[in-house]
Amino acid sequence: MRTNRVTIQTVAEKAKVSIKTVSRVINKEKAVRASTRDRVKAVIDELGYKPSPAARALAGHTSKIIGLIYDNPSAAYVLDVQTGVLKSCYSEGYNLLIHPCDHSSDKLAEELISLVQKSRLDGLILTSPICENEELLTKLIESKIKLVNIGALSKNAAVSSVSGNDADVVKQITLDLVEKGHSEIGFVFGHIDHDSAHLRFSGYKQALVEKNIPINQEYIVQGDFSFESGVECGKHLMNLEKMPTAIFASNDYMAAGVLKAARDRHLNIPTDLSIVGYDDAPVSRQIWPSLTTVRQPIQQMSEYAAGLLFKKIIDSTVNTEHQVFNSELIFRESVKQLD
Amino acid sequence: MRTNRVTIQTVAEKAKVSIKTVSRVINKEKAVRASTRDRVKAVIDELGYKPSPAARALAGHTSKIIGLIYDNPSAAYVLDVQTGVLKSCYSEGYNLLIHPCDHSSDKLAEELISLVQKSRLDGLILTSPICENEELLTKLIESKIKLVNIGALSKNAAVSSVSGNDADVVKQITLDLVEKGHSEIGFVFGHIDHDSAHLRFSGYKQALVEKNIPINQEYIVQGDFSFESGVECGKHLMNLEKMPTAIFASNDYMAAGVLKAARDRHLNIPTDLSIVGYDDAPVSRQIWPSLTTVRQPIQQMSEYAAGLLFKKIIDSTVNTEHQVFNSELIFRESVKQLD
DNA sequence: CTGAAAGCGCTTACAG
DNA sequence: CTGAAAGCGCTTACAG
Repeated sequence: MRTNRVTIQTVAEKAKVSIKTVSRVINKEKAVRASTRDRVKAVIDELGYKPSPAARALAGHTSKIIGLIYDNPSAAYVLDVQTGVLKSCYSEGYNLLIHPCDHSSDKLAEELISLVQKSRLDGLILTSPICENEELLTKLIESKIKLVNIGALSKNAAVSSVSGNDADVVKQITLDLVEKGHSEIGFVFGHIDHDSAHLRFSGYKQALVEKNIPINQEYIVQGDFSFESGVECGKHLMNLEKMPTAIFASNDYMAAGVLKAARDRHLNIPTDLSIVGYDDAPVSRQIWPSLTTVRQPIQQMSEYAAGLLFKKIIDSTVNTEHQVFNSELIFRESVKQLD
Repeated sequence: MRTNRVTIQTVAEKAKVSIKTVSRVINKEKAVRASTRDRVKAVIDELGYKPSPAARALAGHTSKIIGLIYDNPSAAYVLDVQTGVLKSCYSEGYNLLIHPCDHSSDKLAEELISLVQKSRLDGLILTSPICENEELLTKLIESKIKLVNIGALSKNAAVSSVSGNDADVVKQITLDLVEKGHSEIGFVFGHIDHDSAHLRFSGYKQALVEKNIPINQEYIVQGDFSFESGVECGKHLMNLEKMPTAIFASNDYMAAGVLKAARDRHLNIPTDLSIVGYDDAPVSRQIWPSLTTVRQPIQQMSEYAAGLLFKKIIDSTVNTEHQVFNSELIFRESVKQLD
């Protein structure tokens, strides 16, 4: 295997400096004379030198690898998160290890700790509904693992996070329904392990309270973010003596399920029933009528989250930060103004 | 940073052997007495020893990391591929680096070569439509990069692959349409950079030839695998003087688009028009009527592909292999028997 | 079946 | 601003 690999040694010799100086240039350290730096850089380019990650990791006690942990039903969501995180990784010189898992496993803490130790990860990005598990967070923090949450705030002082303004935006969308004449509004609850499910419900409630509309428990149905649960919840709401005139489903899959249930009952959407979803999933545009929904800037959020993690890796005393990203309402065909 | 990390040294001392013997046990080498191996293993467990990947990579000249390269419009597909590949990685002790890219970039070869060199990847898994690019494959192979394709065979003797029986299964599904009384069958072509688009068309043709049905060029429309292209292609076919009675769309997104176009024209599906898709994407179950489609064992294929790559990494003289996986026809509501 | 020595390619900790 | 030495934790190449 003794190909003439170009190492830091080769560069040093050709640039007539010590390997330490080459190391300084690679690591963008300040204390290098500009002319020296330029010379070393030129040699690096000329030789096509790429520092060995293994050697750097071994000597520097940092792998420059982080892990992304997820267990989310939406493929589009997961891919957006990956894309955002990767973007940040590329620009900061980190590599990413993805790790899908079962958020309800009672061995998840051990699984993740073992993952971090085995692959010497510098930190972990946790997504919903994993980052909602405070007990898990505590165990990970006890194991000195650097953490950032995407999608849920933590009470743990060591955990930074990014999240959306779910409550606000659902409040807005509910107010909009009310202003369009709807007062019987069904609510399909998301999977209870997700913070966002509760936040979205709180927005719905806030809007009704503000408009002095009594909250009808019959109109609140428990789903789990799946299409199938949307169908069931939709059926249930349509079987009520007094069916709602509008239904907010806590994500687009469930909204699509409600739409399916409506179709099966030969209801016309939005004439007979208005439907609102959440997430701007591809399906929200691929069904007919297309869904009024909410778009979160998932990629940006994820990119930012990775940045927070890198900061914490470099300086573990950095302040914990909770960044909220605003979502955008997208009005499409599935909502009707009542007369 | 001098925590009392347990290293191979710690294990060796406690087990009263040399570090070389511990190394042998870790690497499952044959030449170790059973009793010695058991003793070392016990110490490893007791101490919770995990070998340093960096040290192994540096000394052993192999990173045990592979890359997964993709540029596919379907999130569900990408995630299935990741899941399958990861499964194999876990069992063989490899780590995975994901790398989304632009398959049409003319700098893709340099980008991938640079990626492999920078992260010292042991090999690459290429998915459609990247692995269709023979020029790219040649460049990668010239750079001594180990390769396996998912989704397309290569003429390059060094590239193993896994793929589906697309032509066969589309032939079957087309024959089924004919047997149900359809002879005017529209065909929505997929993105031409994908081998599968061409294979699916070839299956369609074979079926018509076998049934002595003339191929009507007007019925063949070019899409690009997107929902929007499906809508356009659907409109086009519906505007023909003699509209087809059935349409095969080369994936489910396009089939959903055709369905949307049919809705916009107030056509009833499947009464007025039968529609068939491909991929068993979630949307095929989330629209109404649900789509007759084809399911490929993506996860299994991907897991197998990773296995092929590992074999080639360990022994570069191993034979190139092309493994075909059979797909499954899924009959749902979007197809009608003509009287 | 087992081990001692050298070395993989960097960074750390000093020193100047 | 620059460098010489030691060491990170393994595997390789030998030797026995």
